[in-house]
Amino acid sequence: MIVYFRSMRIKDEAKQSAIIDATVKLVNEIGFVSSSVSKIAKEANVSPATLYIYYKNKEDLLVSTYLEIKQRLSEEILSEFNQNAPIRDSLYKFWTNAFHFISQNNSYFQYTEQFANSPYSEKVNHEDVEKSFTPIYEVLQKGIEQKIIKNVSFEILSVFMFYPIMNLSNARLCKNITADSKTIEDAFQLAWDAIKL
Amino acid sequence: MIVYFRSMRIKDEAKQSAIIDATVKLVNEIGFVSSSVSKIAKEANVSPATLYIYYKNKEDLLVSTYLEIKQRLSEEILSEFNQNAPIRDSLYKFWTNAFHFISQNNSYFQYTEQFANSPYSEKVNHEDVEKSFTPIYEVLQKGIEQKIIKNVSFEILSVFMFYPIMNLSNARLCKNITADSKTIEDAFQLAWDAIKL
Amino acid sequence: MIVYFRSMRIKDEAKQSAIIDATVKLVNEIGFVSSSVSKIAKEANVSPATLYIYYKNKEDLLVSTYLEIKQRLSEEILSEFNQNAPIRDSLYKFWTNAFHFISQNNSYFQYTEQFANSPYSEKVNHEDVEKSFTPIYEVLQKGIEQKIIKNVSFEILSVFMFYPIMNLSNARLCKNITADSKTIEDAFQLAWDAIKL
Amino acid sequence: MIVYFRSMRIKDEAKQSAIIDATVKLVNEIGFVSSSVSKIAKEANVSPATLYIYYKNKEDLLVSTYLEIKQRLSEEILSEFNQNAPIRDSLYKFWTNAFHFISQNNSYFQYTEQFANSPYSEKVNHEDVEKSFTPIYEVLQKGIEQKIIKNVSFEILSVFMFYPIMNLSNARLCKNITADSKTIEDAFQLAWDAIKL
DNA sequence: GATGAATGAGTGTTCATTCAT
DNA sequence: CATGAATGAACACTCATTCAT
Repeated sequence: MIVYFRSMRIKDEAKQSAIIDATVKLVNEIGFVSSSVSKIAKEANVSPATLYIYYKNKEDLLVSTYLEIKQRLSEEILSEFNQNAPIRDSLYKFWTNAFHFISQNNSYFQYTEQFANSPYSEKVNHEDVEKSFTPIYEVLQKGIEQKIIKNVSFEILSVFMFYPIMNLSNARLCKNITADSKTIEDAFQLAWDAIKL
Repeated sequence: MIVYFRSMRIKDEAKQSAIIDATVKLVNEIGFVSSSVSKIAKEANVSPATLYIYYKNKEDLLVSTYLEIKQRLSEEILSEFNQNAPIRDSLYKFWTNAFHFISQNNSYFQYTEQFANSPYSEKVNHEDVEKSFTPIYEVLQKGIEQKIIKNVSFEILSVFMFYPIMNLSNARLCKNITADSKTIEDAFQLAWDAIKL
Repeated sequence: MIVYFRSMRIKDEAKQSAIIDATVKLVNEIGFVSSSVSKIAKEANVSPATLYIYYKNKEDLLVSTYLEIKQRLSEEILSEFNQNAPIRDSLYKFWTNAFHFISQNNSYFQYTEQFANSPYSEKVNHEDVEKSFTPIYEVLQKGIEQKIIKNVSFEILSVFMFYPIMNLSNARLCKNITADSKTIEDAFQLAWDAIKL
Repeated sequence: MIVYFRSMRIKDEAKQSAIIDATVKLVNEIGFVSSSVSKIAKEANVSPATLYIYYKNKEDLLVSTYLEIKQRLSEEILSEFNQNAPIRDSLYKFWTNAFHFISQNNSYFQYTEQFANSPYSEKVNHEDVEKSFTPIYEVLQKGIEQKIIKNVSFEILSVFMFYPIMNLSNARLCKNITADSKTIEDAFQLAWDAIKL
């Protein structure tokens, strides 16, 4: 009797991760428009053909990369989240988490910004993505119920709570701002004043 | 002998304007990545070669288009601006002007968003662009001096004053929001609460 | 007033013809499977991109080439056709015309054979192609009416009248046959015996 | 220790046969040009690498498949062949056998037609292939000797005897013909008239 | 024997740009 | 000024084949 013990080559996770890193790096350096499959492959030190083993096509690569980053972002933002902390403290934690992730992973973040403004964005099920961020919405909801936060739509709240931080921590858009603790404090105070009752 | 009638200048301008409109339309429909020179030329009903009479190259076309839109945006935002109105009223006027321009020219606005997040953005002298918006900064400055507005950097103030509005009125990013007067009022209230002392 | 006297470059018929010749030559030498667009372009001394000025895509090129050859074949077969000649003489004329065209343009003919056996064949409106050969069908019809030719379907008649000649004159399929007058005579006698009453 | 049961040989043959079937099916459906090794492997439910265990390379696969089909065709044509039957009856038997094989195995037959018109054809030792059909040539030879069949070259005879049947029973080439017994009879009569003295 | 991973070289096609008119 | 023709280089993607297991 012949038994085959995983007798074939196995997909290399390091390779897949190298491809994603290369994608992000290139998009950050030369932009979405110029980031071709062959350039990405070269940056990742693989053959263009190899890329198609891991991803169905370019769109799949770009969308998967986007989802991967969004996933990491949500994990970072929600890390050390304490359900019982006061609402302002929870939001402040989200805020600083976001700020640090974006500052330290600016290329990742800029990738998502370029992606969100491209037509590829329509290929993403945004509801699924939003689900990763539900704890944030729950905090906001609790704040509304406790009459601490203004009773307006989530879109409006989150646009004031998180889009400013994205802007401020995006190196491409905000060149004169340094991520010092004073800036973070100041900016969060504005965000809080915006949404609090 | 060739005689140039005045009408010919008009015809030329019409052509140039057709090229810009085609650029915006295409970028809005198929995205920055897929918008090639020949497609733009076809959309504008001119030869690809003609395009190179009006613009040095593709980059020049894209940058010029960006600047043109930014110019129109600043004109719209600043229209009916009354230097002597109370600060809150001035900012509210800017706010609603911006909201209406973006809502009604979404394709133009989305062009600028794609552009700003692309490396082409680095070819623009952003200081020059900002100059068109100086009246806004002057109002903010006056507000700071009159202790009406928080004394934080302009970047922080404007990121709360205008970035939210851009998001809320951008159809691609904000699909569940309708541009009704209630939404505008609500959102402006948040913006104002954010920056006011 | 400005008048433009055909002020643009004009499509080069020599170039188009070079492309068709290159297509036929390559298909004949290395086969349908291996005849890539870039090889055809190189053979025709043009850029691959140029090919797409004259043809929508590869399929269009291959189909057009097929139709072009079929057109020439029909013209050759029908040349010097005398409506009033006896039926056998007319068919003999068609026969020898076909034999000579195929013998002298073997690469052209082999192209059509490869094409007809490929899936590209389904892109052709074969009824239109057949129309070029209607005089042949009319002769056969007249022969049937005059009780000279067997009253069977045209498909059967033409398959005996013309497919054998194609085979005999196709160098790839028939290597031991020489196109001497004896062979032509012999073969035509068989064809005639097949269809005559 | 590896022990080879007899059943394993059978399994292998099944695999080899699956590969050939997949090759024929694909070539028939999408054509020679588009039939890649990996598509064939997928269709046969094996790895592309497996294919290279059974065949040296793609050419070997295609040629072997051709020879296999030719072998089956010759067996079918010669089945129930009675050496002592009258010459016309023998040929009629060949004829109907061929007709039925081609009709019922159209994909197999069309494979050979595409193959014969491709440059791969040159890799085949056609004399060897012809040997499978020697009984046919012997019958024709006997007919010539008995002054029943015209004394012309075998090429000419067989081109009238078999090429028409191939065309009539090839679905791709002959769409308006149905394989009814009347058609077979009619067509055979023409073939016979062609070659008989 | 059998596999899926891996790849350099190729595919058909479009690109931004320039040319001749 | 304006054009369609023309192109080398690049595009996204697939190829036939080999590799390590």
